[in-house]
Amino acid sequence: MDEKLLKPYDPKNTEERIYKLWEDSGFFNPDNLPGERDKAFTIVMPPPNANGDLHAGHTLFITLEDIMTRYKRMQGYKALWIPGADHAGFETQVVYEKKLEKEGRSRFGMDPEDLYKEILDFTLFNKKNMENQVRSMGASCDWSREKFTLDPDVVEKTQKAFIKMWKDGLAYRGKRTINWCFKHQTSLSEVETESTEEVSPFYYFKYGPFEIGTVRPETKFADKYVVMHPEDTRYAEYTHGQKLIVEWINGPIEATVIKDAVVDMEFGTGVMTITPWHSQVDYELAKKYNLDTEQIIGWDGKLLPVAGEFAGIKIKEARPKIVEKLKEKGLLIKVDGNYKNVIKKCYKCATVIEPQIKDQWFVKMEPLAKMALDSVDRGEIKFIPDNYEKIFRYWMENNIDWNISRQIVWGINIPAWFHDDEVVASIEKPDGEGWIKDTDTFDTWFSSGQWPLMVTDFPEGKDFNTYYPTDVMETGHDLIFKWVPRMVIFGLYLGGKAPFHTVYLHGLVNDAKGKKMSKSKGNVVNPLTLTDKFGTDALRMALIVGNTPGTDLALQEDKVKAYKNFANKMWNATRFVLENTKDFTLPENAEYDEEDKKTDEELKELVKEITAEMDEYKFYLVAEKLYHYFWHSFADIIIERSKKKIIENRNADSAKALLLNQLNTLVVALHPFMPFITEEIWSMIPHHENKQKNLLIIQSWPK
RNA sequence: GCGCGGUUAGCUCAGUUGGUAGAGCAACCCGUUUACACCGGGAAGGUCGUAGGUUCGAGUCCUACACCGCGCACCA
Repeated sequence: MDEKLLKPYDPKNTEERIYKLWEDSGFFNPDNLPGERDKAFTIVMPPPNANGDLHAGHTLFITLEDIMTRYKRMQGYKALWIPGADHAGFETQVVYEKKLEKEGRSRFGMDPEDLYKEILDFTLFNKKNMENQVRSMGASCDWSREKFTLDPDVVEKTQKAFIKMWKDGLAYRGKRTINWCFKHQTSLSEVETESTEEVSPFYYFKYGPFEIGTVRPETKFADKYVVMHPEDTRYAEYTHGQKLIVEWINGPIEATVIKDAVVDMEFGTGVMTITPWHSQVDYELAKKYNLDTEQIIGWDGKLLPVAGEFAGIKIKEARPKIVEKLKEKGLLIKVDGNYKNVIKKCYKCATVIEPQIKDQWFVKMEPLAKMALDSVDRGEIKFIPDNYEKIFRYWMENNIDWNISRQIVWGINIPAWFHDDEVVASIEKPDGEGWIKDTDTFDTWFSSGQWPLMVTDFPEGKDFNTYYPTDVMETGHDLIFKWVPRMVIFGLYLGGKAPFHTVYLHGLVNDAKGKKMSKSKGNVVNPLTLTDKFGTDALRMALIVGNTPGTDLALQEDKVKAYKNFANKMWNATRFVLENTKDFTLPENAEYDEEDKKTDEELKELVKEITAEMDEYKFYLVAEKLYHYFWHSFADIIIERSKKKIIENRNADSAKALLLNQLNTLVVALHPFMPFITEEIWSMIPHHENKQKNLLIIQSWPK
């Protein structure tokens, strides 16, 4: 018997050694798997951001995907799990800008190439760190196929996809209202903003004969259109297009009356002035009536010269000053202090988003979203849990054209050129003089949306034929609208097929009290401290048992500890079995006494049950049932019963065969969940299947 | 405002097509028996958020409401 068994199970001295065994075996790569395997099973790992340490959420998704991959590998599939690393465009740039800030530097004024190089070094360093952490979680992914979102072929394919979309009329350059973050000085897509409800003072001002309401007086300098509902009897005397002179912030201006049904007669006074440059609704109106648009707030968040004496002042500081001035001029009527409105903020720095009009690249979403919806209608994509299909549909049905331009260096450059009013999407500089290169980069989701295609070597690689479409996309439920639809769209548009048939969504990993982990609250649990203390297998079990898909999880240390105890239980049970079967050779077909036969059948029944549940992605049930069976049937009943039989030498062979067979089966079935300890135990116990000893990772799932 | 999810034992959560409520942890009592005290045995603990409805029968289906969480929203 192995000496190690005499001491308690020691994850620290086991896990690294076992992982190396697996990696050296080459079995993570399906090309090296033994036996004939005609069916492929593929999972694309959501590439972790290469800009910091892994958190508990990563451990959860790695565990889930590893369970699926190991299960299918044991079932004889060409099981492929493709790892990756994400440069994470804006996210990483934000992390790096914080680092610069600490060092008293700023990205503004830096040479873009130098900045890019610095961030690249930073990212590559973190990438290595991240990969090692993924390894430590036991991920059986094929590192030989790993991709980074800035690999040259990925960059090239991303740019080519963009050019194809431009030629197909699906990507266009246009002026639209975009979400502008002053701090980061870039535009952001809808999913990169967060809306919060706040109470803001709502001001009523006298505007000529009208009374107008606003929360944003600082945008009102150039408001020269006053809008009311055509059927509002209160303002019947005013006609569309009528001009009046009104006294305003910096003196009298000429105002034009616009009558349009967008105005809600019930709201405020039923009259509003518009600021097309800084409001989507207003911009729509301006386009409709061909009105002037003028920028009031600069890209740096300060008022422009149009603001007169307020020029150069930040909007926050300008607001009270402007209100004060209007008050002095007798134009302030009243202030409502209880007005609730929704404010959009940058999801990274919480800077208030300023709508601005800007020339940007947009993806025309409607035809693409329709393709995605049709695919779901045809039943090509299933969601787990299924209520997420609704959310998916909602996003596809209420699509807004997608702004893919980012004014940051960290990302894939948009291959486009400008010449006066001309725009060309091309990697090479177009013929002729005077072309200016677009310096913007793609929204990171533009490239990661193509990820299942990229990692299977679309379009001509051999992996594409074998592994695309992939099988399961396992990811966080918050990515149901950020990432999943974009992958579906690109998969259908470029690859001709939906990129996966099943979307499995996991919930958030929260702290022990169920509160969201965040650095500012200081309740972040580092998974590495837990694995260090209790072992990786224990943490994996704690994250899986009872954790239904789509539901958030409260991570309690006690739970992890419980599965550490379980690992030790397995260890000690193994010791008992080995000690009591030293002089025993396990026959191919064991002969059981009646009692043991019944027990043998019970386990077979359980295996049948859990196999069905594995196929339904109910890992939370399987893990719990195996835990329960191992502890309360195998250890508590079967082992205890065997003691008597062995001592009394009554049906001892039956008992010994049962011990070995049950332990074998349980170790195999538990392997996807607790890969390290099961592999270690497997190496120490005798088994009759596969006479030549081999690693547990490639053993067959019990039938 | 709209949408989604949740509300089951002290805590964290399961509960598959409606048929007498489950697990783990914690707490309690007893126990050092040839694996294991990171253990064993035992007992305790819930009118399943509220109110209606369908049904022979509802934690499970329907309706309304309450509270918690999350997402979405261009009413100035």
